[in-house]
Amino acid sequence: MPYDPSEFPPFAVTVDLVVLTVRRHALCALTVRRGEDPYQGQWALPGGFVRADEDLASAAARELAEETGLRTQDAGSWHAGAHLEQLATYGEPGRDPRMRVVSVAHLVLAPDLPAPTPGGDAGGAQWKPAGELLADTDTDRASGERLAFDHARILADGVERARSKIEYSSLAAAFCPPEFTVGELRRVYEAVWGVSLDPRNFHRKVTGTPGFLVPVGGTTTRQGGRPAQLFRAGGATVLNPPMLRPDV
Amino acid sequence: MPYDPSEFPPFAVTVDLVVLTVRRHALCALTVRRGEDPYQGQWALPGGFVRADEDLASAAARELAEETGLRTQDAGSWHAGAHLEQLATYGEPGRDPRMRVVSVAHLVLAPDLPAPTPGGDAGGAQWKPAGELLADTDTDRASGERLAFDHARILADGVERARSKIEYSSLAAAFCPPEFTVGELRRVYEAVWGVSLDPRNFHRKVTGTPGFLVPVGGTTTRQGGRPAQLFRAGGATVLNPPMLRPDV
DNA sequence: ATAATAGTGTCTCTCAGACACTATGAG
DNA sequence: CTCATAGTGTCTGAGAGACACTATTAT
Repeated sequence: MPYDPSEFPPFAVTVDLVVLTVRRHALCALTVRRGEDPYQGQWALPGGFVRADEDLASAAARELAEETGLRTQDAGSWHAGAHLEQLATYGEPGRDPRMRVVSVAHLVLAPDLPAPTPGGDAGGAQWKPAGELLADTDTDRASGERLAFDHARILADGVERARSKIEYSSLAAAFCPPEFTVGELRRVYEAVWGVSLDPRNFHRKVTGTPGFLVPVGGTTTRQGGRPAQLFRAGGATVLNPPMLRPDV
Repeated sequence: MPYDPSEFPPFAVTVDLVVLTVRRHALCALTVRRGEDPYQGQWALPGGFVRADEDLASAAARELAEETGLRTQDAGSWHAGAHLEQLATYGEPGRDPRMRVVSVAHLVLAPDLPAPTPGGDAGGAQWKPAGELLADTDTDRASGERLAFDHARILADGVERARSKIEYSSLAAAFCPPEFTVGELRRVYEAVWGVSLDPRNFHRKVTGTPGFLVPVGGTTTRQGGRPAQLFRAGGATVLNPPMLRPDV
């Protein structure tokens, strides 16, 4: 019999954040060091409790701002706004040893921040390569390097979501600054997918997809070589045809 | 500061189910009639509280079995097992007028059941065409036909998930009985997408996709016309290349 | 000059879509 | 016979991948 709220087990509800960016040609995730037990001293995903009067997405955006200073613009102006979406919910009974915690994980795709270590109120926050965080625990991972709770699983789900989403949506631009070149966008795809892409075919593909890229007029030479045209993200959210991941 | 469980707002956690099937060439969702306030007498999605020692997916499977008798086989033998996956989590503060309820919605894809009305302990359970349930509230929908709470939104998200998932996965077979014909599978695609597909191209495509269909030897004439080969779902979960939805 | 990246042109092969045609049942 | 569905063959056009070639900067 659904919905008899007079009697229900007590749950704590939190949001956890998988914040991804591309730094030095590698997909990186934001981690914070835990200051208390359990898992004291280990790295974990940022997150916190949902407040009594707060939407889930608002709680995620608030935690993100607290930890990184990043703002998310869900609607309208894109300027350096990170993309935020709900990822999945994790509620296995034993996942927090202290009590029953249901965590609604969110995925954030952010451009590379100027500050290497975001200044949050949490002790230490640090970008770490996703590949390192997800390396098999069977191999030589030191236990201090493994993520607390079930956060490795959550991170793996977030990375997989990001990998597949940039195939058929224009979200790869969320990893880029407001204005970017085709080469920078290609390096995002290469870092997230872990592959090499042909620069010429990639250029033809993305510039030929309507609504993906809007030329903004200027050029830049920050990558060296011939100056490249600058673009900003176009209005298209879904790419048709999609970008194709090699050798899948 | 994440994770200080000593002090947290009280939440109720429920699972809601979007159970979809294809009946008489239409995508249908399972609805139950509410016996109590709020929204008494209106239709709603099946669901219920997560128990204190219960996983989210287990709670969803339990509710599904209670309402429909359907079993889900997550691992191994497919036989008439419905597909169950987590859909999304809805936790807007005002979504249940009585208290703060966070609902983890799950999506179930099931073959057409022999019993038109599944016998659950809930009052009336009924398959209703998804198109009717999702018709614009601005038009001539009687208010008694609208789904309770935010369930119309949840259903819409579930339908959209199903529509996109059958593109790149073999999940359309979850709508079919254990053995089915290419024509029956095509009618699933046509019902879920709401389009017409060329039978000849569809046949060539699905039989040519490795791992999608496994011939099982027999033939059937239950659709009339020339006897059709029977297939069962193959081991492939992800389709490459994907099925293409027309005119997107 | 060389090295590096940006961008265009062209070829080929695969595949989606359109549709003619044959096969095999029910009435 | 007609009608319905199953299944195959063939053509065409779009596009992905491979790669030759040119363009424009820095050193």
